[in-house]
Amino acid sequence: MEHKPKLADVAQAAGVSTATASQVLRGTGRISDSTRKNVVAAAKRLNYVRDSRAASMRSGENREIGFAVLQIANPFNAEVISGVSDLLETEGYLVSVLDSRDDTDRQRRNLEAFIRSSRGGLLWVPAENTDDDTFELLKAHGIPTVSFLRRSGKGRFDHVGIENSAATESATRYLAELGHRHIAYLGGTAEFGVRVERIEGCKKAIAELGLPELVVWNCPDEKVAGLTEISKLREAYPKITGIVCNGDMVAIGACSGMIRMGLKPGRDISVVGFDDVQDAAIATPPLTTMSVSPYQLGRKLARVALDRIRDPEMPTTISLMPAELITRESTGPAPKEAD
Amino acid sequence: MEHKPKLADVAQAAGVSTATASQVLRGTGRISDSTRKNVVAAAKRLNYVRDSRAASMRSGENREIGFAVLQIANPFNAEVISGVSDLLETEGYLVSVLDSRDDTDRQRRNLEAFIRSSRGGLLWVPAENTDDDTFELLKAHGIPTVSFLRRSGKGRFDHVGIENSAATESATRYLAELGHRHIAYLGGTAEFGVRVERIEGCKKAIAELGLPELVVWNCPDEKVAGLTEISKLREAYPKITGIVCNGDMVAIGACSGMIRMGLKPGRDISVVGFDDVQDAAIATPPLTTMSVSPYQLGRKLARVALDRIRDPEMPTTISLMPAELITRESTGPAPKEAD
DNA sequence: TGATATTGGTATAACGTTTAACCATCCGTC
DNA sequence: GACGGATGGTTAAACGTTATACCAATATCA
Repeated sequence: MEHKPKLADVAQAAGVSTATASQVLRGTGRISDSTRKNVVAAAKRLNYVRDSRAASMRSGENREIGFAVLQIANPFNAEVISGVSDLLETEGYLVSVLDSRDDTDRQRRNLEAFIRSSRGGLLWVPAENTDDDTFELLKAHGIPTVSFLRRSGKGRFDHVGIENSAATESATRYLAELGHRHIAYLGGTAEFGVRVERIEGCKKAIAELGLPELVVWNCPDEKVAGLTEISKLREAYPKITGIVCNGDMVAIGACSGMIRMGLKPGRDISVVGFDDVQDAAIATPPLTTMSVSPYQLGRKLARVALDRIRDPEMPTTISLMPAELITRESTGPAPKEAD
Repeated sequence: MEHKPKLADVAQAAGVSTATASQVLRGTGRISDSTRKNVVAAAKRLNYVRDSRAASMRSGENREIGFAVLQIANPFNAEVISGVSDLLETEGYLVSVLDSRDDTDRQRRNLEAFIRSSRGGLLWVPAENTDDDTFELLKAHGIPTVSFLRRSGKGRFDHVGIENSAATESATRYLAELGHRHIAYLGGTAEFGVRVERIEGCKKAIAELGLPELVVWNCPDEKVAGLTEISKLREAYPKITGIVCNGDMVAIGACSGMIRMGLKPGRDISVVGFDDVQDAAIATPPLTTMSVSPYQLGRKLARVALDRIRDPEMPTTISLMPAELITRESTGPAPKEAD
């Protein structure tokens, strides 16, 4: 009770060698039924649990995998995490989440701790401005790694992401069909990764449709920011009637801001979000958004990781999931106004 | 490059024994400056990182600590996590988060994995209906544990929580001062822990003020639930004009629901939330709520854990943080109506 | 000058598993 | 009654660190 029981204690209690005890507990080797039962009983009686550090050191197997995200608070991430752990847990893995807060130092610390403990695998949303060393470090230590959402590292790792460009392109076309001509992209600040791809998609549609140039408005992808920035955007570009947002949070914030300004989302200005988080459906007004099923995205991510772990020699893969337009009430026909 | 470098490789490259290399890298022992530099250089050159499994096995020290929460998506938790990791990271600890989703099986798996890896410590929000065995298991294996928010386990562990009863008592008194006489408690379903304490606080105030009996209305602590349940509550108890909520989420949902019903929060019905999450301030209307500074709560939690790790023999402590009433616009004078 | 610190370092035994290699039995068979 | 093959188990060497104990030098001191 006092002293933490080890395998040797179990073995002794069952009157066998530690090797036998180990084999019983792992279900390997040729052991008679009677001793098998003895050992199991002894283990239970002593409340034995195997020390995974020792086990993984000797066997080279580690069934803990980590998920390094930019911010744990993000509800989108939360749903991805559900998908990831649901799938991995059925395979006997344990998922632990690390929060890098999009800070490279913090991220570096996290990842080094990862390497130190030789975890089984890593799911990773690389922080902004992650330097090449960091990718190299992971690669050199042979940790099975899958990058998520943000693709970088020169194809060193498997990747799971979203078809961002195609998504915003269709969102923009949808706005155009509703008659909107002056369109803005609202939210985010990063000059690489997801956001760039999304902006690209908007620009592509706009170019092909011959609409006026896309207005890009930077701000954090949060409700508060959306709330305050929408009025500034309105002031600077009064002609804008259609907005594609970098995420649902900023979109919801923008809608709230418009209401405070006496405008009606979906009538005066149409807003399209991105992610389809749970709040999107119950926001006022319910948000039109690009849905990517974060839960399914998480499952896919987990599956790719498992494949990589099982066959480390396999060439790296890229999996992009499509996003689907969900129309709700934050979009509507463009107001008839002198253009 | 190919083979993962170990301490022995570093030692060989520097022309010293592994013992010396270890001492240099850990900054212990008496080593001359020249060899010290050699070893450090060799380590850097080989891209060496220590295997923490081996290290922690031998030394008995493990600077990874885990935080097991009920749901990672909860924004309240996210802020707590920030506080926890900010403090622990300065002490060289790594924080990883486990999501039990309030499911005892999942929780059990998580905790067993914890024991297996002999982590440095555990911060733990026990899932509903956690059985005594689980507490005993942790205790028996001597993992430094601090329970958070939900106090249970017969005082086996240190605890950090909120002065729930005092908080809801003052919220109730505040409503009473505004003239509300028929008061309800909305949200949550658990029959133990936090919620029970909060309900107790309301009842205490009501008893002392001689108001009509508290109406307790169960539902999940989520926006959607608040949105739908508020109309049912209104129908069942039309006299209710003051509501104390189990959390901000259900409170915000309830406000949205009222607006949809054509009622005005703060005029027709007053709503008090709990937690003061970031959304509370920017909700429509901005939410009156009990604020507990989740970030500071997280720091406190971390500090208690550190104390416990440093002195395992210390008697267990209980730390309760006060909650402060933040008045915004979801509360107001009771409507003048025939009672 | 001999006794005694001090400095700088090494050899080796842990930590708790897993696993490859080995060794007794016993059983049937020719 | 020697031989091959199951059957059921054990021995001992890893895995990569750290800590204890020890050992050579060299420096210090009375």
